[in-house]
Amino acid sequence: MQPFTKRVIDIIRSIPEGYVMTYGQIAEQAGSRRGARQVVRILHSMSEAHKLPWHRVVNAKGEIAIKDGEGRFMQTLYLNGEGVEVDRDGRVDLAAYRYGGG
DNA sequence: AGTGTGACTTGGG
DNA sequence: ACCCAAGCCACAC
Repeated sequence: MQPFTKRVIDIIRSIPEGYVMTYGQIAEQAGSRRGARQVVRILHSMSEAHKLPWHRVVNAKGEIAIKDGEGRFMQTLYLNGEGVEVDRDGRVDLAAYRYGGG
């Protein structure tokens, strides 16, 4: 496992309940400004194995990145369950729920 | 080795 | 605020 991967995993696991982070934020804190897509890879392939709170990760606009499907539905459900308000279009208020960086 | 793809991001209109 | 185009990086075929 590469250092970057491990850092990404640690960062995602550090997101508190009721908050979200963006792919770019995670990549940047893990040491790769252009690593958002790696974060996607890691999340996509290791979220189950490492018990990551993948539902607390959204894109730069605050939207749920997954297309329509089971995953998208579950992410909305989990976030609502933690007190995060999710728009009908799958958007959250980053100004209110973003963790890290401000 | 070349081409296509994606749970992304940023800059311009 | 919304849509479009370019940039980026690793993986699959």
